[in-house]
Amino acid sequence: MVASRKIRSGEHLFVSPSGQALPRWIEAFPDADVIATGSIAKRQPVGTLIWLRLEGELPALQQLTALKQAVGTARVIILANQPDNEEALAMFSAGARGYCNAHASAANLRQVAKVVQAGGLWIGEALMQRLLAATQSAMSHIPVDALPVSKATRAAADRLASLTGREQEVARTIAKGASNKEIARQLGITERTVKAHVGAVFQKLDARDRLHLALIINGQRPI
Amino acid sequence: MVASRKIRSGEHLFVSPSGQALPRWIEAFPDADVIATGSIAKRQPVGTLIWLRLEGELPALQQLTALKQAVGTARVIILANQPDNEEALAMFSAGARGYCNAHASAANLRQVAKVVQAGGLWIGEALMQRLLAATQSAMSHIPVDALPVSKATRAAADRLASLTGREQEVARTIAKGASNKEIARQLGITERTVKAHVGAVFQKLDARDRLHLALIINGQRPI
DNA sequence: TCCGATACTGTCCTTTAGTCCAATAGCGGT
DNA sequence: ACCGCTATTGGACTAAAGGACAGTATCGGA
Repeated sequence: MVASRKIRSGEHLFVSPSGQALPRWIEAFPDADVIATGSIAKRQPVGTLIWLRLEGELPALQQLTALKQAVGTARVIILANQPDNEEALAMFSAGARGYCNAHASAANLRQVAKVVQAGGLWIGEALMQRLLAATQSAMSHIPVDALPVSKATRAAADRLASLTGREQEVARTIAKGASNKEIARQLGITERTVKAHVGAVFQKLDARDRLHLALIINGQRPI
Repeated sequence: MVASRKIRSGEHLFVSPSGQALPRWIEAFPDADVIATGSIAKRQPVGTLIWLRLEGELPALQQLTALKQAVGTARVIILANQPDNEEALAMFSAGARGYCNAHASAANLRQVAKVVQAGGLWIGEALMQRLLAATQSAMSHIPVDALPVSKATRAAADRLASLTGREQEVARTIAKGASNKEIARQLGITERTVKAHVGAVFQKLDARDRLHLALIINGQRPI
């Protein structure tokens, strides 16, 4: 059916802070579009590959989540100036489908595109080495968190599990932006009781205030 | 029909405990070889894809490590009877390049082969869902109303642009969880001035408090 | 039955946050 | 010089948040 000839005009969208593309990007995909990071207006055609260059002051995670929020389900590949394993893991946890060097060759970029378009994950050279290295060393006990599920996410999930049912309700509601009074009304309890739950949540999740809590719950802050 | 003609004879080797292949494996790769788990010849052509079916009493990890020791650097794809996320993670830690259902369709198998042969990682449906689910829940606790969200995010981006330089600084710092006092110290200004900026930001972005502002900046909240 | 975990509520109290009322000063454009 | 925008700060005030005590009630297990 539609197996070959996947790479057509308009299927690649490069997103960089400056709105400019590296020459090799264009060399790899001459018909690709290039826009600035902030200016993604509409949903992209189904099947579009979005290449996000990480640069500037904004945290990588924030750039990716903002992008994904804007483009929905489109597959995103991260172009990193200085590839970093930890960052790569975080990106995959945040839904990236690929992670590679921003200065990779055109051939390399096409290879990455091929993999991701076929539904695969491109984890980059360094991370792959790390995976393979794990084979050599510890065969007996394999640390599962050395993988595309970030430690931060795992830790957050663990701590969330340590909350009681009511505490989780309160925590999630706070993460949506609700005030104590609103929570009290929603749950049909006193504001005082809400405060009690909130205090317990702060202690358990090591958050100093509701804003930090929201960042933790929403995956913005590794605990 | 036009699927992939690049897959040639001798490039696929199925390894199963019984030495037998499922019909769909052969349907996917008619010229593939099939052998029993114990009897692997060390010399496999470069580029050979090895499909290892997990079955029997032996621990999955043990089967894979034994196989990898025998065949060296060949890429291994795991065929699991009942795909399990934890097991998948362990397999990748042990150097597997793919993990999918043993009863996947022929088309699916070819897709997996394509990805892995191109140097990618195939992490399977369930694991991919888990990754994406983590993303979704992190970005928004609201069901996937992708369309209105992206539109609203666009509006928020516009409003962000309406902030002055100092206001943007303050807004971004708040979005990271900083208190007014901390912002004042960071920017070398008075807490009173911070409050002034914060107030302006609230008005321009239509946020009622700093938590809502953080949700907006971090792309968690439409307006 | 006692105990621990959970849920709920109370009163004080301190600290932050947020919003009014202002004012001063620099900077660029007309 | 005048005007508009930006950045800065002050004082005073209300509301909310968060902590420090303390107390009651339920429910499931050891």
